[in-house]
Amino acid sequence: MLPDLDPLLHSELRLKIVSILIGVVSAEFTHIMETTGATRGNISVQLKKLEDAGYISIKKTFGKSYPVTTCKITEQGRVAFESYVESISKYLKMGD
Amino acid sequence: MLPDLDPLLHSELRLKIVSILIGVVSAEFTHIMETTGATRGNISVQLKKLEDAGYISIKKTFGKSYPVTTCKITEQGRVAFESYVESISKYLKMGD
DNA sequence: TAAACTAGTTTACATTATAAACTTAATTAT
DNA sequence: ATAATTAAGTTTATAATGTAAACTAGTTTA
Repeated sequence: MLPDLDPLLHSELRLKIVSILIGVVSAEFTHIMETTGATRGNISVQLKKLEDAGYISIKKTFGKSYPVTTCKITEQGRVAFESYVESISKYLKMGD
Repeated sequence: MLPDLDPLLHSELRLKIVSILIGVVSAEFTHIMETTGATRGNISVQLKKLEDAGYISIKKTFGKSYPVTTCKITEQGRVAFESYVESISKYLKMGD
């Protein structure tokens, strides 16, 4: 009846991350950290999971003095997010 | 920026349960089990958590031959659900 | 009365999320 | 020049959560 929810997206922090990335071209690790309020460790782990799933791409460069990790949502990630939105909408009694 | 999500509702199975209960006067344990596809044990645990939180009320009666557990959403549960919907909508880029 | 069924709970295990501790490198102070 | 501090991330250990297997209690049927 109610569709299953993609467990990768149905996680508060990962959903926050993807929700941020959906609206921008790309975002840096630090920006994600600041806007989510999560710890570095937690962000790091969740970014890797999203990357492993192919939902985001991560590019590591070296800025002025420190490493800079830049994240971008992939097409696959965008599709997965849209599908998640559609699924959970049914739980929320929207779009029926 | 993005609001935190009520961890009690942000759980696939519990959200399924509440989503079912939101739309009906009451529902029996067995009905919840059938429509969610979850195991009895899992349902039992999650119902108790929702009850402990005051989100649902549980009434145990004895039907023809077997015990019957009837669940109902409470006013508190309804409010919490509505608040959850509002919060997660922001993640989903709805209602902005 | 013993086997099989119904409804539900408890408990033990598996998965997941989180944060503390660690690594590496650059900057600042002494 | 080197010791302390700060920045950006990663690893790993712990805490929390979800799930299902095993168990309890009562009922029907053979």
